[in-house]
Amino acid sequence: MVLFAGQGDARRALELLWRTPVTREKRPGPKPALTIDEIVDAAVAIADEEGMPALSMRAVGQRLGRSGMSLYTYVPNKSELVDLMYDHVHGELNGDYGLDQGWRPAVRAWAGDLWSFYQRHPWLLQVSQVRPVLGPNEYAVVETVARILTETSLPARTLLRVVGTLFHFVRGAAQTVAESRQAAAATGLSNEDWWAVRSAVVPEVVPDFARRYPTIVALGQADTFRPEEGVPYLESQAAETFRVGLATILDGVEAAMARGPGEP
Amino acid sequence: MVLFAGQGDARRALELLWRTPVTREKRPGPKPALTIDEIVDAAVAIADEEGMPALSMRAVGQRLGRSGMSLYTYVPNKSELVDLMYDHVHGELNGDYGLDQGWRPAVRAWAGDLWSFYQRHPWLLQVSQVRPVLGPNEYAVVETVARILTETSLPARTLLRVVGTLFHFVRGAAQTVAESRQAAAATGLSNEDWWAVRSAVVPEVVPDFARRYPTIVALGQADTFRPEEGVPYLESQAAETFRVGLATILDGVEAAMARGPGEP
DNA sequence: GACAATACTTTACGGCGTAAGGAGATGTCG
DNA sequence: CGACATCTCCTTACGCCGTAAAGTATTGTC
Repeated sequence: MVLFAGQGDARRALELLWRTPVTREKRPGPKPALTIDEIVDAAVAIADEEGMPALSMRAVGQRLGRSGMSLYTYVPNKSELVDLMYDHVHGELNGDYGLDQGWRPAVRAWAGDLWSFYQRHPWLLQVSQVRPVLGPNEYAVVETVARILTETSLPARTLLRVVGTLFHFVRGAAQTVAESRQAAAATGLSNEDWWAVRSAVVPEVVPDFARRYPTIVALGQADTFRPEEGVPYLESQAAETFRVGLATILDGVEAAMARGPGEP
Repeated sequence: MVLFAGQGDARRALELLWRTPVTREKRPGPKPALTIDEIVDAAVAIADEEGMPALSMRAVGQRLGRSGMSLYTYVPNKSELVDLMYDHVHGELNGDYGLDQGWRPAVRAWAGDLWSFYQRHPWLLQVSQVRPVLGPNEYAVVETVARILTETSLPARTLLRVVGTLFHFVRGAAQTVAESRQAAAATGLSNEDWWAVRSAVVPEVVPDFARRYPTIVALGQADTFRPEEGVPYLESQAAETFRVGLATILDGVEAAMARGPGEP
């Protein structure tokens, strides 16, 4: 189930995101005991530690010694809390990437930071991207990669598509790692063990496998990939896909530069 | 919330997927009134029409005139039902792509079919890929793209990474379209309207936007993109990202071919 | 001291996956 | 035929979820 950003009142949501100071002078009633930041921090902690399915209003409240319902005085609903979490953690991506060696190493560094960022906060990959949160930190990340790519002199239109492609790719590759860890945690079975069990059964259930899927079998035999020491197979493989795929895309960008501007 | 494949008994799951004939001779008790295929078809219909959140055991049962619990005599749990749905629909991707004009048009055709396939069944993008379902149709899709890419003569290891990259990219790009439709349906607000409201509010909440994000503003002004007639903005843009991104990746593959085999 | 506004609580509703147990159908045996 | 095992399918129940509604306690202004 994908979560969608920005369902509620637009102004209220944006003022929360940009922390527009709320003038709350002499008004009756008890003082708020919590701040938005405390709530967002608690929610992020839960999502980081236990994953998105464990993130419930009741759980966040409990972590703060409050009932789940009490949060509704700070945040209109859960979906907007997720928006706030989303933008908040994007503040971690504030590196500026020097262009002294050109755009390519800078893009690589940016993508690498994004890659490990998603691994630190895998729940981000379950928040839809279509309706952007429009918070300060999300904009800053786009600004950063766009500034780097300006160096390629690609036309704006193509450049924006390259930005999209990079995000799709990094998110997809990061998802493999994130989900492999989630699956292992959720099922109590490591991916290696899972694969060992399955791959032993497949030949029994499908005796003519090699005849039906000759290319898969041939590639499996010819593959020289071996995981790094101490790193689970799937994660090591995903890291290699990230490296190779990113290089492939950047090679493609160079080809587009060499071709010069034209129809995208 | 991402769904994970294959939590249950491996043999039972695989026999269901590959439809290994169950010898159910003279056994007492009433005859089953349903078949697995009927259940899978009903579940796919719900997911296609109303999206993954609407897919509940009770809903599938209701569509078949049965209680939700009755399905548990056919399928061990919901997660395995999703596996069956996943593999079943992949049977639609059975085209074979001629190589007379080389690998590049064939990959483009394959990716294009995958792209529209995901749009026909957007819920597929919410099923995790880490633990593959290992059904006949899923294998067939991998076999197809692998066979095409064999034409590039890339080493097996690199070729497999390219396959991963293509899947990441196509899934990511397709997700944009799928989620944009889901968001519009779920919120009752078109993406255009949503954007109109937000973008009007941002300058009020963030008066110094242009100073803080100069590259974004400059790119927005220089962008020549205009949506196709009658196609929503976001979808048209996503289609262009798909075209441009795929071309970029394939250019990168050609560059890797030109470089010849080496460390991936 | 009266009153209004606010923070926070408890309770409740309709959804979910599925465990448990029971009803009725259908086969094999004596 | 009757007894019994086995099967499909049903109802009920549990503990989760987001959040609506209503109640209580606290704090300010008049």
